[in-house]
Amino acid sequence: MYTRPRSYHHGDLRAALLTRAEETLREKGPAALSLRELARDLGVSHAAPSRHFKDKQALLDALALTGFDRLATALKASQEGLGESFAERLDAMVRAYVGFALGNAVLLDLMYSIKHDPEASEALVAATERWSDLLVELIVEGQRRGELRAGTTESVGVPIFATLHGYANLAATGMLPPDTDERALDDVIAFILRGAAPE
Amino acid sequence: MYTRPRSYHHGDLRAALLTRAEETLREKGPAALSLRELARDLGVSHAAPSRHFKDKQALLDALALTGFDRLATALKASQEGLGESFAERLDAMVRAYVGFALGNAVLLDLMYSIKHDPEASEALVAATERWSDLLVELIVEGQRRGELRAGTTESVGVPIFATLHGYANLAATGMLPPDTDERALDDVIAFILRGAAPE
DNA sequence: ACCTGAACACCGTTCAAGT
DNA sequence: ACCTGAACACCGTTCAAGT
Repeated sequence: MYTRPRSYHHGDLRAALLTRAEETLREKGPAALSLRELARDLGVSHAAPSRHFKDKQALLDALALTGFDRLATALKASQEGLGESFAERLDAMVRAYVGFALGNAVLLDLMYSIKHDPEASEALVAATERWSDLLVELIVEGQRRGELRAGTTESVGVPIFATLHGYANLAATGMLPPDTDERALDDVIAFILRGAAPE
Repeated sequence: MYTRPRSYHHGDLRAALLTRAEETLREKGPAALSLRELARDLGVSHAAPSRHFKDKQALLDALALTGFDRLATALKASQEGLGESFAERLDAMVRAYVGFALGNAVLLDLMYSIKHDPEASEALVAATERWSDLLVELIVEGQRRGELRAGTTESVGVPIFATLHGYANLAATGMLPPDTDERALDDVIAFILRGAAPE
């Protein structure tokens, strides 16, 4: 029978801290995340984490960073093996984003609330851009194909992103009417293209 | 020269705690909010707040509640003295919501993140419904006037609310491109009605 | 390099006791 | 009723010291 060695974290305490921190976040919420408890869980002294993260905020930043990376990966994956139809690609991207939000509600909250902080790290800004580029590509391509109206990428993209993000956020925080189901997501996707006016 | 009496909080410590807590939230962020510091600022013992809020979460809940109340008031005010045009009313409501979000970014975050907690108080749920009713009214009226497409209130309202909330949230957390200005809000409002498809 | 153990200045919460 | 003061079990952070 294999027993994971007591020295599990040797050379990898940093990664172990991040993994455990995310579990705690998911299971017990952000308020319950304590460096000391993390250290206890991993069997190291309470001062050990400071070797890898200068303070608690640094750990949270790193956690947000992994979140943005995984979000980018998920969004990219959603576009693979698809036809060129913009409607189809948008549908896949929206579902991927909402899926990530539902599966990582607290982490997503953390990812976005970190920006409240004026001194967000460069790495974090870069990670944000990496995935928002995916949305930009989608929009430019949609315009090229004539499936999206003309206009600057920003003027077309910001409303789409707002809708996407808003729905994901509402769903993840449980603010939608309780009987909201799959159909609501279909409504949102259709809305992005044709709006709420009649016809 | 008037000197505020030392006994400022007598009979009103509860309100004083909420007021001061919101100031702290606004000025120093949610992480810096401590019951003990609040008590110090108001010149009472650190145990005094527990007379009015059973724990820290209760104070945060109460704070969120005042937030929802003020949001409802602001949204209601935005509809006063307007014509019957749905487009006009929507415009005013969106601007009011976004204005509130920008002016109360951290509080809004608090208001929505509290719902993560499964045991949100009845009062909080009621406050949420009070303002979301305003949006429902607007939508029903828009449909009656033929300015909004047919469909259940939910299927039409959820996408609109998602867009509204998403834009406000992005703007408040500084996630929009730095050069985003007033025009972006106009784009969002136009988008709600006509979508992103051509024509 | 990486970690420990003790120390410091903070927390939130509880509870007897005061007025 | 409302508040105090002490106590308890936690924090995050720092720093000399160990291997």
